[in-house]
Amino acid sequence: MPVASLTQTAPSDVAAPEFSRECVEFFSEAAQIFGVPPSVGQIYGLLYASPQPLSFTDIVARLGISKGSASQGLQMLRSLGAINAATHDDDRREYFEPEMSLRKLVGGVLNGRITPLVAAGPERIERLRRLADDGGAAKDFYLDRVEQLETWRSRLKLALPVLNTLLGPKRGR
Amino acid sequence: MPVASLTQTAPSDVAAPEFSRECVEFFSEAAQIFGVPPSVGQIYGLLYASPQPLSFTDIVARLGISKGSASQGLQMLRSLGAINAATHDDDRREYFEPEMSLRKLVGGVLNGRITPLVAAGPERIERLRRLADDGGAAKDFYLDRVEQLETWRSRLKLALPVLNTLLGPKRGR
DNA sequence: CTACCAGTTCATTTTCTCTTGAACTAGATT
DNA sequence: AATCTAGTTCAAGAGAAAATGAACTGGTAG
Repeated sequence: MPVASLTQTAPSDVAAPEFSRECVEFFSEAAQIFGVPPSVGQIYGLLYASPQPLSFTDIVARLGISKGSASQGLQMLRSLGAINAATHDDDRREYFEPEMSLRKLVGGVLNGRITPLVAAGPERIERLRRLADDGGAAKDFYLDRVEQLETWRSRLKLALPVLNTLLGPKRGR
Repeated sequence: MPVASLTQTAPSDVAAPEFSRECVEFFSEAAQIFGVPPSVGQIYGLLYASPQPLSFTDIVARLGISKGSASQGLQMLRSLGAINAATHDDDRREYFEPEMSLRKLVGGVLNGRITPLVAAGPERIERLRRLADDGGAAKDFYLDRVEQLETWRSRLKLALPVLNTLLGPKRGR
């Protein structure tokens, strides 16, 4: 009979819907900046603004998005390490909370974007080097350019872990 | 009379077209990863692979893209600080070279993306804090979340300049 | 003055990404 | 067995971003 399973908010809690909408909006935009679909940002924003963990169903109901979007959005958030799921025993649905570590959040996105670039590099750069090698008159020029790519790659590779600790709690001085 | 103004390549230079196509392809993909349109990456890639600076007309001809794309693409590259233009006197067209400093390249993109987020934050966070303040029962929770946003913001703000020097030549140890 | 060349602007079209909704799986509940 | 609830999958639709192409500006050469 518990028809409305949407988490009950205390009656005095007048600001909650406003606060929530504001967060949803904010993270929706922030997500886009990081190249993540807005609906994914919305979900994170909703979780961020919620004192209680929310279930799949809650999310669909509160954001008014389709089950499909919610499902895919949650998958992406999982794969980015941006949410934590816990399953209340005696209840079969999962409840989600936002990951609060900036390092994990940004790290998740960077891993999904920069890492492939840095990782896929070597074979590609090798290929370029081979092409440069029979570059005729401008051979030196081409080899320089390939060198430059190598340099960039290694600098990015170096920068990532530093960024990582830099975004971590406290220790970065 | 000079009908074919496309920069002449030495006859022995057999690998050049291959090398060029490879670079165009590579930077096209890299651009997408950074949220920049592929055509813009292509232009940069073409310049990157060219021993001589290229003109607007060269770019259109070699990439086979429309004048519109080329014009807009060059504007974006300019605004990102990703190219340098020089105007050979006695010739009214501009010739473009790729910017080779990783710091400037990445910096340009980051400034266009992260900076707005960090900059637009304060007003927004203030608004959220006000909402949190009349948050009823969960007021403490909401204020915590707002605090967290502040913390994130300041850490990002701190990280940007560090990243900047980190991508610069040598000095980053 | 006319024609041309280099480049810009912007409305239209194309392309791609995101979202939706319907069909489906699987574990409870009656 | 039949129905419900929770969630997934994926083809198709809607929307946003990018590319095109035609009309335009302004400078130069004949």
